Amino acid sequence: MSHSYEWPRPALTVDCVVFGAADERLEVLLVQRGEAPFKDSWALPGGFVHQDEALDVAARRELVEETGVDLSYMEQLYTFGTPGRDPRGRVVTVAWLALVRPGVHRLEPRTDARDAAWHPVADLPPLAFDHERILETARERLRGKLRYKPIGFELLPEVFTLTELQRLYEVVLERPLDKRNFRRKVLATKLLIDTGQRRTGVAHRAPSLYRFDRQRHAELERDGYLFEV
Amino acid sequence: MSHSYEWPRPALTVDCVVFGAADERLEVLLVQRGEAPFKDSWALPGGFVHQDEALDVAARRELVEETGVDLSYMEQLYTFGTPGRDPRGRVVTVAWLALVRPGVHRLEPRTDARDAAWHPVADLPPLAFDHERILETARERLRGKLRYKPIGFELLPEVFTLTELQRLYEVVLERPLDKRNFRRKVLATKLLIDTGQRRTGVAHRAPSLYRFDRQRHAELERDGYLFEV
DNA sequence: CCAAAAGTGTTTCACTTACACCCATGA
DNA sequence: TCATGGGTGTAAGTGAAACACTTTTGG
Repeated sequence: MSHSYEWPRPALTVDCVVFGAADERLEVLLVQRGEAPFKDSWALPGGFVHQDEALDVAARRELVEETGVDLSYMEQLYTFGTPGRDPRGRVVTVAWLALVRPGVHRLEPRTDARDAAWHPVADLPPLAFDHERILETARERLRGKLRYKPIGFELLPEVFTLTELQRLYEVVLERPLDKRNFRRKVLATKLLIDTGQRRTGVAHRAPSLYRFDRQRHAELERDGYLFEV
Repeated sequence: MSHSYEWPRPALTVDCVVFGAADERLEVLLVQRGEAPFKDSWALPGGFVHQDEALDVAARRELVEETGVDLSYMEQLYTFGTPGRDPRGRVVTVAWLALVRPGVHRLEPRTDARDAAWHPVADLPPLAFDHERILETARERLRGKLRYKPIGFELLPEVFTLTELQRLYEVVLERPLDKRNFRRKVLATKLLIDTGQRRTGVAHRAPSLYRFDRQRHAELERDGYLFEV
């Protein structure tokens, strides 16, 4: 093994697929590249891993540097390393899937990314490198995970209505859900706390506001439960 | 981004968690290290990624070099990159989960691995590096995946009995399953072909031999079906 | 004829699905 | 008073789980 240290090494990067929900659509955070290759193209935020930096730390750092967003959830997605995926040479990237709550997005492009912006996933520009493939992998993971882990809440504000939650699920799963069945099932998990508050100022009956019960979720998680919507 | 090319790069390796089933136990393939660090310790087979080598190719190559096994299934598991996980310096490893059929194991240690051997996962020696953590991640993935994807077949010979399949599920899931319910459910998937043959020479009624229908599986896969046991 | 595993159906219960109307509020 | 979404229950069907005995074969 040790002789291998002298070989040329692949470069290592991280890339983040950051999803947000707004206007009843699923959006993804992209940066416009300021340098070649793919200058002016949109790309996933990301960059090189520092020498003694954990991979998740690198992902968070690049994200803050390029966009300034504050994440509510992050998990490792997949590592992409097909030779030729970067025209500059051999670059292996560890991709991450992240979620942010609405409103928190203060977009502040800072370093080499000229611009950062939210794009609806249903209507995207061409992306740099193999980022379209990475994004597609992330969409599949999100769809799958949403069905058996309660991560949908990480895309909503701290308090939300049941209808907002249902809309989110419909957007991600790309199919309509029955209102009564959805409410029954999601309330049956006992993962929602009724805040007792209602959202006023709407031109219809004021809906109840709920909060996700992180503590109960942590307890259930220990025993290995299933969520299922 | 481009300035990053001058920075010191983390080294990149692959490691394989190879599961096999034998004697109604789940086993994992380990190699005994011939060099420091962790000389004489058991470790997952793996090694450095070559400059223009795809990650899965690297994983397969290391596996053949160190053990000579022939895989029936392989998927990317997770990428581990915590600083300090390798005492020699910064090493990031892309871990793979692989399955092999019984009997195919011609173990032939060839390069720097002094010895390769199967170990029951229920009774393992201490492992080098963070390989215990990697192995635990692989066990969880295998358990989860077995329940909704038909990968159990990749741990059995080409033809097998329903009881053998059930025992395998019981070993991996670590719980007993009801015989009648199991048979009904697994046959309902239409993923098994009755070969018409029976296993003779056993001291009880000769059991039917089945074969996994890869073609039908591929068809169902396209529509996105679920397996569930 | 004995031991050992193969093979086979039915009932019960829980959960999922489909479905339609009245209520509260602001404009 | 109208438009808009909030909120609620029941019946039918499907799928999961529990459960025991007969059959075949080799020794």
